[in-house]
Amino acid sequence: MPQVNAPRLKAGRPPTTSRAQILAAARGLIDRNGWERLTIRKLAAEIGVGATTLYHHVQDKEDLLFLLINEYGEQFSHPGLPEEPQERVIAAAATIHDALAAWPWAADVLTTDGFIARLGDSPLGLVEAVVAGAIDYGCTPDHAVYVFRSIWYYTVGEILVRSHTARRGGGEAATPDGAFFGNIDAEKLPHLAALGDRWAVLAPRDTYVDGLRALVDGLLAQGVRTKS
Amino acid sequence: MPQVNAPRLKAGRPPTTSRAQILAAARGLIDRNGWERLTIRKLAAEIGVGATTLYHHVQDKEDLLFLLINEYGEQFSHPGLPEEPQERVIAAAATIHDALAAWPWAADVLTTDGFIARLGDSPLGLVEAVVAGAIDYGCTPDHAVYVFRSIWYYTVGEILVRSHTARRGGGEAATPDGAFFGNIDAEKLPHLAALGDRWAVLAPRDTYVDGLRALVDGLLAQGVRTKS
DNA sequence: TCGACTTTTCGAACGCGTTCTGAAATTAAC
DNA sequence: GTTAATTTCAGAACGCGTTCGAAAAGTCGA
Repeated sequence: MPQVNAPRLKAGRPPTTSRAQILAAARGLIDRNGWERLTIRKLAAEIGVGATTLYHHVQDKEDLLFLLINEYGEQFSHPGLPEEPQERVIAAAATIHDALAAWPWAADVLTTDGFIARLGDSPLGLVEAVVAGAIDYGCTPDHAVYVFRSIWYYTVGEILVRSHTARRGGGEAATPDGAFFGNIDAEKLPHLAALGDRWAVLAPRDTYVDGLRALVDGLLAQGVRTKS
Repeated sequence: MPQVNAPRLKAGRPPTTSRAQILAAARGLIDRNGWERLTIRKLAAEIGVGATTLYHHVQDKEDLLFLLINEYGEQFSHPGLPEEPQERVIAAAATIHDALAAWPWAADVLTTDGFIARLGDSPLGLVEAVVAGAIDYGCTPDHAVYVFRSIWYYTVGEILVRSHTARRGGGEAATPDGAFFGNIDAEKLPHLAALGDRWAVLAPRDTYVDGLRALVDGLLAQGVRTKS
């Protein structure tokens, strides 16, 4: 049901496919087979059209995944964020993180050009919360944008690294000879050598919020110092 | 010249191709045509072997790019890092960042599983510097690993986002109607609306080191607080 | 009613990374 | 000297995202 209200005032062959239909079918395929197995060809076959037809309703596969994320982002309502500015920034950022981390296919789209600018109003509400929190704390608007960008870098990096690491089964060593680092020189790298396989134990821990707190602490402190 | 010293004590058809030769040819092709145009097939053609032959010397294309990065990483000598622990952490992280940012193809490999663990001794020296700086500052080894991981997330995120954004020409608007954000609701997003196109001016600024300082400040402060 | 014009659809094809299968070329064993 | 084992090489083929060009199916003005 694309535009039922519009009394069809445009010429051209009437479409048999709509963007909404494509997104719905994509959602279904992802739920059923997992997002790794979602291909343009299979999606088109699911709908019953030629593969190349999809390119009239969607720019490319990256665009398709972005639209899916945006759609999900419009759905969830923002939970009650804390009043205190610093805690509001942290809570909003953590919400963004958790949402993106829950959609594994986000990793392929997160770094696309203009990702933030293309978001819909509802997901932008969390961006607004971060910026507003920084300003309420005493930062200039310019600094607030910088605060958000820094948080965004940290968040994107965490999600991307973790999503690519999670593929492996469990905690087996990275190198076949049992050592986590491959026979490193203990003379030149004493601390890493001393850590040894402890790195492998620490690496999978979820420290996102802890690091986020540290980052926000430092960023907001910079903001009031260099206020002007 | 793979292993000239070894007196060939193994059976099998003698190789006509070596990993070193592949890497050298890849370097040449990248320097000549740019890394975006490097394909397995063209690389094999350049060497004069079948495309599938490369897969006996390299796991896959990602592995090839990683080996290239590692090779470059072995070359550069670490500059004299500051004595003061906190400044040493920042300088080492900034060195990692600048090196990776200088190799555009790094973006495709940065998040591969076990990236850090597979690095050679020379690039690991910078990881060691970060960890050592944190420990010298007063952190536990465990906390030092957490410090590095947080810095790594932030660094990877910055590089990935920027490398995907830099593609576009200059500062033109993200949406065709001139506005950076596409017709946002000024009622629900007052701060973003007030910022308007100023976001587009601020976004391309290089604030990596500033954000890094904020992050390291917060991380190290956490370390001495929760020491034990 | 008949051509322009416009929009959608789709088959063919390209180059890509990668896997499969078997042939080629060597050493080791009998 | 023949045969087996082992390692490397490469052609064929697969599925992928995507582009190109032409055919299909409508509206609109004459």
